[in-house]
Amino acid sequence: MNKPDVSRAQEDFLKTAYLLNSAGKPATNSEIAKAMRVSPAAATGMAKRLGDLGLLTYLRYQEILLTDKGQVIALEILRHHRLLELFFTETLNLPWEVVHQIADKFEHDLDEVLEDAIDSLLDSPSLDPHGDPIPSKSGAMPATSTQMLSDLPARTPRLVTRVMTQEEELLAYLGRIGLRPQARVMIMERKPFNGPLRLQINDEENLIGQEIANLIVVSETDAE
Amino acid sequence: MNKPDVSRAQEDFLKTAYLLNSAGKPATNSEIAKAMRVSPAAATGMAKRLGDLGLLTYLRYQEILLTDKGQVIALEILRHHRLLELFFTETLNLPWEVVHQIADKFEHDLDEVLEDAIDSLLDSPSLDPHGDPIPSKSGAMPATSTQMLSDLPARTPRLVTRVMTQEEELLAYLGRIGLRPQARVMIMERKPFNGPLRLQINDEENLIGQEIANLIVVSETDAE
DNA sequence: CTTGAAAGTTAATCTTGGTTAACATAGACT
DNA sequence: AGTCTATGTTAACCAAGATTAACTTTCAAG
Repeated sequence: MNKPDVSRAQEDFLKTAYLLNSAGKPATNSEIAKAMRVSPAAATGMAKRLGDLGLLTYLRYQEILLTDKGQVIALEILRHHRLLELFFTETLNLPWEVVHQIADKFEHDLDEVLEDAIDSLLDSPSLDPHGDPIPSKSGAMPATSTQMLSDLPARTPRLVTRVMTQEEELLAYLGRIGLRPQARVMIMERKPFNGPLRLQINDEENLIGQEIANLIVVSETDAE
Repeated sequence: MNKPDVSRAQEDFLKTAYLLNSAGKPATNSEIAKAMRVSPAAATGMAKRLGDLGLLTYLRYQEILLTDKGQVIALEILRHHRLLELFFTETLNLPWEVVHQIADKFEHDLDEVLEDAIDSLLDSPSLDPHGDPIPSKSGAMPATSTQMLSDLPARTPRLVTRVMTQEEELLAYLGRIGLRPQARVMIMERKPFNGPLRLQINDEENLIGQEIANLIVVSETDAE
């Protein structure tokens, strides 16, 4: 395999497009520009460059689609990112709300020797500290539950499997109330009109809003 | 303290100038260009930019001198570099010949949270895996021995304290023959005309050339 | 089927950090 | 002092990645 030799900005663009897709949104110019915090014009320019490199298909005014080659790179970066997040929480006990930003920088420089060493130290993990799946080295994405806490019927015990936000403040709060992967959760009561949920988290009760419940993924079957 | 906000290339330049100085060489344009693997013209351009930022004093045709502000940055990068080298050897058992290149990339992105976490995990270390001193957070450089193995009289037992090369092949070889920090060494015989040294390393005997002996720093007093 | 707002593109421009080629200077050697 | 060679500088250029401002396209809604 020849090394594609892609810049950081290019890697970030591919990663962003991939993440938008996997969140169910189309990878449009403006969404990418917003996510990358650059001007739409910059996103257009980058899309053209990456199109020329054969990493995505760019047609004016159309949704951006990663090619296979582009997706391979996106997955590699995502693997780096999530491996690093886990590595830093495991080895340094860093709280989960800080590792994301760190990994965003390091992910571009993780060479294969280091990647493999981390992978083997952590026993080829498939989930990062937020429960996000870590692509395998060959690019396979582990399956994850699609059951959102917000859609869960009351009185149904489940395990939290994933927390889909990277907002520092929010993650810190969720950590404080125990809402993190492996926590046992059960909705006790659901207030009408999309009101707050009375929630049992492990053995404590708490109240959370719909917004937050919509970020929490739970196991598809009962907690064992 | 306001964040100086220096680019990677700028950080690399400052680090390179600092390292040349601490190796006893003047930080000349060509030495820097050679060390950074860029053209002399690029080094001139960078020197001008850094001069404008007040990080070094640049006078045409003259040796480059770091200002205090420039030195602070160089030391910070060096601290990052050496902490990372140690961190990766300690946590991942990576061999000492691979961590240098990895640290060269990560050193620019090591933020304070991570730096402090690594520092405390490693118990505020003062030496990296090669025996190179790690500047303290305040910028103090630990004292090191200046006794080179090549200058050591025969039959004088010492400890290796530092190995001053980053060449991968050479480091791998030195590791194989046990010539690494903490090894006990004693010169058994010194062949005339700068010939090879017959050397006792821990309990094995070996032969090394002057070139290599000149890279090995040993303790200033006898091994305890 | 027109139209206007939202989304996307283009053009002109900037900075950074490189390159090569040509020129300038310092300093050592006769 | 004059001259040669190392070293250093300048000039012209380039590509990446960004910006803002102006223009174009799409598409939903009347």
